[in-house]
Amino acid sequence: MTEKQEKILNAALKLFAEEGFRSTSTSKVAKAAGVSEGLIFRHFTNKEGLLQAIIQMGEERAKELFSDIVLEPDAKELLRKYIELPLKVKNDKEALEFWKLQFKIKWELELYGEHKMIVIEEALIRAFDQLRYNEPEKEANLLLTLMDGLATRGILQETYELDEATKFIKQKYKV
Amino acid sequence: MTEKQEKILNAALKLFAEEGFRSTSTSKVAKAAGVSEGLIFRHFTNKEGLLQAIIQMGEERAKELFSDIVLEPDAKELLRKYIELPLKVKNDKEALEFWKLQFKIKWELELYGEHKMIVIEEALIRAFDQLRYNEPEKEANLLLTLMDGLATRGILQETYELDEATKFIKQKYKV
Amino acid sequence: MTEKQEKILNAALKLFAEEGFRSTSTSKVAKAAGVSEGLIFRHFTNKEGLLQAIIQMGEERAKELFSDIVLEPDAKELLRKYIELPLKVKNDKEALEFWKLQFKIKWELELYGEHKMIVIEEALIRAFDQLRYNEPEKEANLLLTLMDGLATRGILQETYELDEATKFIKQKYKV
Amino acid sequence: MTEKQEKILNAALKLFAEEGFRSTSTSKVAKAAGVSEGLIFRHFTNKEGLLQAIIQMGEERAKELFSDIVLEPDAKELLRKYIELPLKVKNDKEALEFWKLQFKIKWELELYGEHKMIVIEEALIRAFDQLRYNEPEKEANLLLTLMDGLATRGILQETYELDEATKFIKQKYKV
DNA sequence: CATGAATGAGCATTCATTCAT
DNA sequence: AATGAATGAATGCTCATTCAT
Repeated sequence: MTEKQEKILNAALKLFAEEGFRSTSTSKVAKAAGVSEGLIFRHFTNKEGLLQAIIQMGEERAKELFSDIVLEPDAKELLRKYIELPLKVKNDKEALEFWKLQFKIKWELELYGEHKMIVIEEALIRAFDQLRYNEPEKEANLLLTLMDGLATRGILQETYELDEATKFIKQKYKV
Repeated sequence: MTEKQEKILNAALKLFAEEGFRSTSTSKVAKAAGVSEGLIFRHFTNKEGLLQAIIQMGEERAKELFSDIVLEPDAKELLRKYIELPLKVKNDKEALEFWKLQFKIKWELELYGEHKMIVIEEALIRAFDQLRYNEPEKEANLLLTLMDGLATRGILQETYELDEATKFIKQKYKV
Repeated sequence: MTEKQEKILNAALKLFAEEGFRSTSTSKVAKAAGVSEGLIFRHFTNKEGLLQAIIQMGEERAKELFSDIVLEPDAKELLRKYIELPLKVKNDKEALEFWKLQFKIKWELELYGEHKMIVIEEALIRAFDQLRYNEPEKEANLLLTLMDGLATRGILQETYELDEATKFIKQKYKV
Repeated sequence: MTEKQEKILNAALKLFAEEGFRSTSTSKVAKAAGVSEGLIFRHFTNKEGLLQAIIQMGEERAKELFSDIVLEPDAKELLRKYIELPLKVKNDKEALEFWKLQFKIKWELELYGEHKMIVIEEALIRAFDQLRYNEPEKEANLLLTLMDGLATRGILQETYELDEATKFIKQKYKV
């Protein structure tokens, strides 16, 4: 990975997250990265390839972010960490960009990256089971759905009070 | 509103919902509507104007959809109706298109249409208040967020079991 | 066929004949025709479509050119007319352009437009038959081949003395 | 001439002959030759230089091919050999590639390589003279032209029966 | 000798928009 | 109201070529 390759990747991530994949032209990316437009294609074949490279980069960062949650042995602590995730992401400029891009792509290209969430889902099920909830699968699913909504609002609705909402949810789950 | 005007609006709604605003060219809309491309601009000034016209059309349909909920006097019944909304929308092909478009636009243009939801929020607050919930505002906000997540998944995740989830949520709220 | 459409066609014919199909950019055609580049695509879909339109135009002109030969009742006169064809073409600036393009395309795209020649071949066979040649088919084929060579040289080899060669061939066939 | 140099030359010959000079990118040549694109420029300065190298290579092979004809002392035998040349070339895969390229370039770049043919022309003149033809120069020129046509068809027209045509021509010249 | 990163100009094509009819 | 010709700017991508290593 050369220096310019990274510059392209970073510029593209930022622009795709801000303005969307289709609305961001390769020439804009090149200009922002301070490289020639042709270089994008030499390294990533085409615009789609550039997106894939960014998504993969995101997957890896997501894995890191998730591993801390999934490996948590204490059920209550696990729930707490998961619920606090959006807040944590929002305060980390770089992570926020990745997350925003994930959501934007979800809607722009209508592809829901399920597999990434399965490991989280299973961890939540185990946690709810441990905490003696009656229907751990449904509880896990509900929480996942709620967090999707929380992330949506946290990203899009400028006035949304994410920490208030987070606190209230933790209270609900007694964590 | 002439016949051709309506044809344009319908074609645009469908295409914008399916493929996104920016990805849909005016020529595609014209072709789908069976009119000349110029006519779009005569009637709606520019592409943005066409989008605004569709959004406004959506607002009106949303109002209709919401009025039934907002005017419901019984608190439990109100919650039930609101929770069942995504399911209802998903089974109505035309309504689904509108809803999908709303979400797509939310993400593509990053504008969260808050004002439309305020009347719903107030109705929910009243309902939770009536049902003696301790923090009716926070409860209303939580439910709104949850429903955002539910709609997201219902639209995007093909495997999502919307009716199961709906049933579970109703159970949680005892409605 | 609007005025600009014709301008495009003429400019393209000239440029394709002079510099070849692939070497001529659509922007060059547009500039030479004095129109916007986009107009080419509105009228002819793509560069290939532009070429097809020109080729078809050429077919029609070729038909005119050939009809005079094919319909000639006198065998000797028919041969004479056919042999003199390259000379006639070379002296008609517009016809020469068409012919040059035909040959260039033959080589650039490796497609030999046989069907256009079949009616000529049949006319030649009849003529040789009438003139009591032993193997009229082979004679027709030979003359066709010779004329291919004559045209090739007449177009490409600047020093080629086309009228001398034509005279000698007529002498050979006693026409 | 290093091994890689030869690989480049062979790959380029094949591609130029198949797809034309302008349509073949240097990157395609490099890939086909299994070398880096830069190496082409180190060895041949630019794309044009690569073409010249191939053409020169062709000249040498043509000389070999022609020497057998030119040095033939018997006039009839000389004619026969020359007339059979296209057939011989067509059956030699490698020679055919060279020949095809020569013709393609002739049309693509509109340069008719006359000098290569002068020695053949002179040999033909001597032969026709020896055989007491009245106008040996014109006869030589006619045969050269005919063979141009024969080669054209032999290469381009898939259905062309080259051996039949060859046989008929030999018959005509009684060789 | 050989590579592969890097460039800038150019390519065919699409786009939103204007305008005369 | 409605059309279809016309435009100019932009788009994703390819090209021949250069250069540091």
